[in-house]
Amino acid sequence: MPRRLPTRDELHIWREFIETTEALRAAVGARLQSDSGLSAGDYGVLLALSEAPDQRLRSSDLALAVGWERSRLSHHLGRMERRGLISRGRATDDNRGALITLTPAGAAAFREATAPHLRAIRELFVDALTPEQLAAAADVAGALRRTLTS
Amino acid sequence: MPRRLPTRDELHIWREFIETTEALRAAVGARLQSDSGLSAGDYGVLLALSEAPDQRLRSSDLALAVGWERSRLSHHLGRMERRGLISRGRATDDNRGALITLTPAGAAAFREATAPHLRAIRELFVDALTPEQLAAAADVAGALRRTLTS
DNA sequence: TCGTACAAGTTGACATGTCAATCACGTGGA
DNA sequence: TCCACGTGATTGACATGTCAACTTGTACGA
Repeated sequence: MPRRLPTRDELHIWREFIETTEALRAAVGARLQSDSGLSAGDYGVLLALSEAPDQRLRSSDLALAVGWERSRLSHHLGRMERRGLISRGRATDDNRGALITLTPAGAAAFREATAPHLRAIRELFVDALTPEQLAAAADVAGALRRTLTS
Repeated sequence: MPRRLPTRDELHIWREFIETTEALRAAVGARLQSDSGLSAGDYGVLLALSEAPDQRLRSSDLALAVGWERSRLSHHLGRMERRGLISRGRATDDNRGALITLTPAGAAAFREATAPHLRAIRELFVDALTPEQLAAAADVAGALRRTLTS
């Protein structure tokens, strides 16, 4: 039996939903960039390193933490290394491994970015929704996630 | 008075929400790409041109229709022109203007992409949600949109 | 008519992402 | 031992996005 196609209303909700979430991501990213000079990707990497013991991680563990493919991470680390936010070294136990270390400059950039970033998330996301809407957003995300990972 | 920062729970919802919507966009885009060889951007441009009278639009009207900056559109049109999906000409009334026209190949690619794309939207979005969740998604998107545009 | 300001598009430089190829190292069996 | 294979990571080629500079054409007041 052929599946029914989405109705006009369903398509309209799809477009509004996907475009709004994209605009939200862009808006939070733009605030982060102008407040701190960091991109959302930079922030995620710095956050993962900040929480790691000794503020250092194997490259593949870092990829796991931020949910990126290794190739993407490698390119991004190259850019962050050029800007002095992280440094790369060799793993002691496995010579293939790259140990990524948070530099003092990277730690400082992360420290200064955090509060404004959390404020932006509150203003543009949390405060934009009622408690019921926030719970609904979590519920919707959970349902979508389950379909995506099944 | 300083604003309160998001709670741990609120931050968790933020991450889950923003990452899931990103994964959803990526999944629908990947299906479109493998089904038809078109990117989401290509599809949006072809859709707007398909609905235009004579299947042609001024570049700035097209930018309005897809919601892109002119620069982004210009780069994208260059790639689509190389692939034969659209062609560029001069506007008759305003020599500054570029008239973007859907080629037969572009129209055919769009025609063949549509049904599988709508099916993907139904499977990964509409069918992933209960009717109540779908309504809640629209409600949440509306609330976020109002904050973003205010 | 001139000249200035504005509008439409394009372009170049660069950041970000994906995919496939490649390189370096570790492991396990012949 | 040694070599074929798997894993960790990097690289190159290219698609996609943003920003600022530039080109060309239009409009409008002095």
